[in-house]
Amino acid sequence: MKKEQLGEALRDMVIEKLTEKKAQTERSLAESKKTSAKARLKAQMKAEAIDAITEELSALDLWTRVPPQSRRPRLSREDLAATAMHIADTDGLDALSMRRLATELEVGTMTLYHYVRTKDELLTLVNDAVMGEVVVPSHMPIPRDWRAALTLIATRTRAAFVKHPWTLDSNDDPPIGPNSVRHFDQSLEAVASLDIPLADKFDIISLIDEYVIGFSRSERNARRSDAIDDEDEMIDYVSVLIDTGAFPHLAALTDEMGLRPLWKKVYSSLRDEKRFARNLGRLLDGIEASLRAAE
Amino acid sequence: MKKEQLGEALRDMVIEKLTEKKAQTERSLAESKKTSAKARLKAQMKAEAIDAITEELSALDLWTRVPPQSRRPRLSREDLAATAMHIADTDGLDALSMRRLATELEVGTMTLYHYVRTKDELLTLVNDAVMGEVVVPSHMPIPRDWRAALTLIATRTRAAFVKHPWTLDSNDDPPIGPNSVRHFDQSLEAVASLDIPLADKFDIISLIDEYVIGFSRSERNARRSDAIDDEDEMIDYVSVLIDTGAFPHLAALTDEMGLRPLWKKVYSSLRDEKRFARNLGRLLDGIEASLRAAE
DNA sequence: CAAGATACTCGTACGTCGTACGATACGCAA
DNA sequence: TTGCGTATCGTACGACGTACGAGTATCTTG
Repeated sequence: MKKEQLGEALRDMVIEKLTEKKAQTERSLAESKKTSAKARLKAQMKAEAIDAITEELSALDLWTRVPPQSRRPRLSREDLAATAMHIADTDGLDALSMRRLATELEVGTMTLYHYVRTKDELLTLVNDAVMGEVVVPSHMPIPRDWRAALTLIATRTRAAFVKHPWTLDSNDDPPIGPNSVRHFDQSLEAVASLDIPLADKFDIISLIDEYVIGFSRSERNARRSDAIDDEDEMIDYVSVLIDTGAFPHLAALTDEMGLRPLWKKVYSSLRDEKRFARNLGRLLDGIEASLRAAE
Repeated sequence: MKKEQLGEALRDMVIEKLTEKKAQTERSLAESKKTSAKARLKAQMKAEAIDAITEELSALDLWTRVPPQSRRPRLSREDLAATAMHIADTDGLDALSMRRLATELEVGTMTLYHYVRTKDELLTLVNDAVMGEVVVPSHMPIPRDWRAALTLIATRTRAAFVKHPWTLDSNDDPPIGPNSVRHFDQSLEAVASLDIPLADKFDIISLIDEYVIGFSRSERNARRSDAIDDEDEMIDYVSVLIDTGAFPHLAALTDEMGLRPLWKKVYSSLRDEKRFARNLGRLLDGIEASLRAAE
């Protein structure tokens, strides 16, 4: 079963279930007409509540809503996501506007709003596409050993962030797309061999994700300041700061080796390629120790 | 010496240094007029380059530029930062527009641009104000024990993120403000008792910061989806996903206990108040073990 | 005390953004 | 062929950041 087919199948099932739910709600509304005004009011309020909920940018909606059908649409959501990703990759997240995306797709701006309700939805789509790169492909088995498995997943996650640094700027975690569910499932698989309470597994899984995101964010910032910042001015400024005497430990270091070498050292130690693996290892060590202690 | 006085002193020293630098450049330019056209061109190019550098949103500039003086200004940068922070705290980062801030300060919108060159600078100011809450106050001694010290700092950092969650949305780490330098200095103090290479200290300090940020981000998202998300629809959707059979480990769990309890469990384990300390402890354990191994 | 310099204030306007609305063009079912 | 639902998209609105330059208050100097 190919990925796209899976997607279609998902959609069909979701649609079916939703239709059922809707019908049920309507039925209950129709029924209430026969009964008391009070009951009808109640049912109506319920219906309204459901409407309100649905109208909110309910995370579900984007995924379950039927994508444009019947008269064959020019585009697909995948097209939007792919092109949007390309724009963000090349020109940054700021460059990703609806107009720009539309131009790139050779389409009117408002056409996009047939595939997506808001720009936020577009971003959710794009984020899920990035998560698709995190998901371990089926031809690559997830190791049985939990450390190896978590390392594999963490490494892939970091790689995705390196490739698409802007992902760290668009902060809308909550909406759960198919690929993030897949990621969660694979994380569960990674710790499957551990004989610990479920809550502890969630704890550990989240911990790894959190570490990777924190690291990636810092890595991105380091890269960024590497490229942009004007080191000289920065150093001048910090040196003045230090001269005020309010930073004793920094002062001690600069006395010893000078500010510029110190500066270089900070950045080079941050840019050390082994840092990610080393600290992931430390984290895993800490987890392992706590597991052993719990036995 | 009070904080404000310190700020003033800083400024004065910076101004002095800058003035000196400027004079130097101008002197060299004036001198070049006496010499060959070639030399003059060179000096001019250099001056232009300096200008260009200065004009870029050089991180330094915001901090060293003389804040409005002489005819006593109505506002101070601190006012801007404080009010901006209040807006972001109450109505979110999106609500923080220059117009809104100006209205809140009962001032014309463009007046703000006398205190700050761009909105980005305002955000840098605000971020540094938040960092001010992270900085350990002088009446609270930093423990000698490195674990206790790092725990103290990490806890304060997290608290700041809890109090100002929007900080995690405004991503402009590079600009180094006074308070982030102070934070760095205090982090150095925290690991001062460790007898390890400097690069390793930087590594560890950054690692803690990264963990805290990653954790805080996840915590913020959990809170957010707690308040906003429509759990029912989400559960319906995920349940349909699971029914496709593409998520074996999730499926196993839902078979066992049902999706809704599972869902609750995931979130409650994420919301466990002890999570932060526990995982920080694990991380520190891992670090400690690696230090012992290096001996 | 007059007057010019200076630094602060801010109204107006431009270009960009997301997107609401409604008109139009297309293509399948009848 | 007709008609109707779907897809396309031009226009326009309000909010944003901010460039420009005119106005205004205060301090300095003569």
